[in-house]
Amino acid sequence: MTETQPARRRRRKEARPQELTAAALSLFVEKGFAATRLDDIAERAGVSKGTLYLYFDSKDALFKAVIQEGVVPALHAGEALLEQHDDPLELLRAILSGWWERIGSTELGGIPKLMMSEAGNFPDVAAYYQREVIQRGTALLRAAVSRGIARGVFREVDLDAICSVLIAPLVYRAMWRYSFGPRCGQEADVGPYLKTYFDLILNGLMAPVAAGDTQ
Amino acid sequence: MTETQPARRRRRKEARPQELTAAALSLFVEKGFAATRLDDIAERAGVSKGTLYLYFDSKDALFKAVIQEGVVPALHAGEALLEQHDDPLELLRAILSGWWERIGSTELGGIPKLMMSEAGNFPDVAAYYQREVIQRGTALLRAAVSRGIARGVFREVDLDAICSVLIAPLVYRAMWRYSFGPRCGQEADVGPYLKTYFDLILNGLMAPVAAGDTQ
DNA sequence: GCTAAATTACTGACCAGTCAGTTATTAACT
DNA sequence: AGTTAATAACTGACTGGTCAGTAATTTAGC
Repeated sequence: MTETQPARRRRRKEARPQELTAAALSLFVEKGFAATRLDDIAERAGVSKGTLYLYFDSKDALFKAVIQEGVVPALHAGEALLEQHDDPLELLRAILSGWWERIGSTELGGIPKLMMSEAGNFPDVAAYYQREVIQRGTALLRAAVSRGIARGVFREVDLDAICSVLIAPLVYRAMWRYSFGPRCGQEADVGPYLKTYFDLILNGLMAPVAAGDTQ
Repeated sequence: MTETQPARRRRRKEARPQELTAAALSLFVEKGFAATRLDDIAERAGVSKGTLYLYFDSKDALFKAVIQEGVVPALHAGEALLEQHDDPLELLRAILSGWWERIGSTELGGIPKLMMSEAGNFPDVAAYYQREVIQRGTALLRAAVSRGIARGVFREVDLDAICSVLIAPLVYRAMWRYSFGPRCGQEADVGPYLKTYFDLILNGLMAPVAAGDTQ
């Protein structure tokens, strides 16, 4: 009876699009775009296929919506970190562990896998993703590393290359969850992975400590 | 006229299966398994669709053949390195750069992307891949790192975790070639990436040099 | 009862898989 | 060598099922 509570099943929402894209995302990630049937998406969202077409013009349009909706709100939090941290080491840690907490470890972690699988079939969405996600994310990382080098905390490294290298193990792990992950039944032990990852990259980035340096 | 030369176009091979799996691999990687039509594979291989069924029972069987054929000969070279190098640092470099040269930078580099995309849809092939590729590859890496730790060259790290972390940037880069890579038109500049990668991980792994050590 | 939301039934294109027929290659016989 | 018979390699039109997208119909809210 209330307007906020999803009473029975029907005639209810304008939060409906989000339910549909959420259902679509999980199925696209699980089975791939082409192998996912619209009937399955509708069923998972608790509606019929026809309802999908009240909100999205086509399967392709649904794909675009899935990517855009999942991605748009994700970068702002990261970009805000630039002002919140001064120390480059803390900043880098905050960016990377923030990515894992907000994306990698959530349902959104499937988006990189999906986008990578389908980039060839959706050139325009791929262009959008590269512009709005990859480039902005890279710029963020680059700012952190660059600041660290400028202050002598990090060694001199190729900025473009290091950004890809740094994010790769996190994205790789997120993709893993949706491919081989279910096979292994091991999900709880991300801890050691992240610990080892940070241990490796931070040790790898740190400038050698000069004997008797100021701090 | 000659029997060794592929004269015109037809009626030729028992190297045919390899031509078909090669065509299938490139299309599967490019468009995904479900979105690839058997007619396209046949066309790329220069035969008709019917011919496919002379060599493979089904589209699924072709998929399995693509994975197995691409993967089987790949591990032996790596495993041979264990005896060829004694120094752990050299060994690790040889394994990782060997992976890039023999797999990552070749057509075979698409297999990880393909396998990751389709693992959910082909549980048996995924199991095979995990057993014959991932586990064997991991064991190889683990042996190298473990040797390095035992000799005090590398720091103490979680062995399982470090193997995934180490290979991730290479696999990630290989996948990139088949997804966003074509968008950027930049293929020649793998050099800086690899250089930065090795710089980071080797510095990250090295045990701190004690003052006045034997070397 | 009128409008909006949703469902159900339907259509047409697409594609994996089949098979009867065609063409190349080899073998046999003279 | 030349002719023919037998086999192997291949082709492409066809079919049956699946699924994106649409239209007709029902249900809910005012």
